[in-house]
Amino acid sequence: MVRIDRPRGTRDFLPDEMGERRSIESVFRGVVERWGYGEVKTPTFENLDLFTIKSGEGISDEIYTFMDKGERQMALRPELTAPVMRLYVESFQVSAKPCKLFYFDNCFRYERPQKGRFREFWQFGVELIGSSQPEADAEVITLAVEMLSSVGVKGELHIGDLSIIRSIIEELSPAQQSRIMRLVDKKDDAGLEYYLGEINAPSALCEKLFSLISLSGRDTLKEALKITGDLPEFDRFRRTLELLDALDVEYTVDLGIARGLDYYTGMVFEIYSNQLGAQNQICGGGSYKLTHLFGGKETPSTGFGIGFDRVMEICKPRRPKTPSLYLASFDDTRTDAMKIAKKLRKHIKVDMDVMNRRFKDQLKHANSVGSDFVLILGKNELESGKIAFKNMESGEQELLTIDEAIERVQ
RNA sequence: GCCUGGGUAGGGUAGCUGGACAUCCUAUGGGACUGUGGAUCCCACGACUCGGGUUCGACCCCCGACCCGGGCCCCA
Repeated sequence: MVRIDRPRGTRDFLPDEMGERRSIESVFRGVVERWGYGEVKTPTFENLDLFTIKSGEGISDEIYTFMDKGERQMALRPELTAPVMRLYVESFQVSAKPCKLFYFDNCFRYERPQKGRFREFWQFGVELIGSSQPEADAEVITLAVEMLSSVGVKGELHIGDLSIIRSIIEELSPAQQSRIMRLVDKKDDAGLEYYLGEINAPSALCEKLFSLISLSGRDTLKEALKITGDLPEFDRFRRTLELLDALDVEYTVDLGIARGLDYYTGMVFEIYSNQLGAQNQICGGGSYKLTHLFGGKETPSTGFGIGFDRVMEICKPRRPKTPSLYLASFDDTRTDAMKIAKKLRKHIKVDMDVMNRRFKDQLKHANSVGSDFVLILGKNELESGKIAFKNMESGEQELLTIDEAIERVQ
């Protein structure tokens, strides 16, 4: 016999865990729906080009790809922003703006599995499409924070704006810019200095760059303004922060955030949890422009993705326990018991024996699966048109009609 | 891709500087017990991750693969 295991980096979810996941999911759904977002679903696989066109080098190596029978290069989606933007271009370009969408689906990346990192993982995210206003950025960030706090997760929010650092390195090639952003993101100052020397970057640029990334604290923006001179991006960023202040959202300004995907253009943010190991980022997002790459008009958008599995690691969902009922019967009442169970199940959760167990063993089983109540249907009960209702905790038992029994557990 | 620790029934474990049938607990199914559960006892079930090598003989030693955990890189 050949034993077949789960593919590496994937998981099975058992009923208890699924219950917890569903309960968190429904809290998230409740929040985004109240904020006016509508759900979309995109295919599990797409044309590979959708992801390679602009997501950057990093993600290309970790995509699951395959050739279909028509010799097309396909890919299991590694993220959902690009697919949702593709969907937007196909279906929502002429709809009223802004277009507010959310999704909850699995993504795939070929990476080394670790705590909080899997090859199949779930993302819950939103995209607010069509607005370039700071109000849009502020709404999206606030929503992310709100979602996490709605399930009891405390995170540390870091916000940056790529256009500020970009403005001083824009004279360099895109590849050089990208490399620099990565070093900045890693906070690898030595590596950054070495690289800047290697490409012969002007010393004025280096000086500005290093003073920018060393900024922190409340006056970060004011100081940055002195270094870069006036930029239109500053106003938008400043207004975003003002709004967050007004909404009581706590944050840290961090101009060094770069993000792993290359399509972000302006505001970027990340939320970390200190309750995880190395994989401590539970949410990431920002503003970007992607639609023109998929044949649409250039459309400013802002969105984020929450690492659902990482949230599950942190929060301990408590599920409301519904009372469970077990219907016990005898050989001569089995048929009637099944009929009654079918009727009861229109209203409440009922379990019953399907192993042809003896009466005593049925009670034993009801006990071991933690039933709260047992309904007993024997010849006596059947003749009286009632059913015995036994409380498994107290051991007390009484004779009730079916309707009374339903009422008792609801 | 790199570094590091680890894999014995469904879960938890003992054993191994090489020696006969691999220990115990728990879970599950059945019985003691054909209308009343939780206890007890009995029975059944069920494992050395896989493949090579060394050896008269490998769960144990060596090599490789696979998988899991932790870290790096990257990211959610």
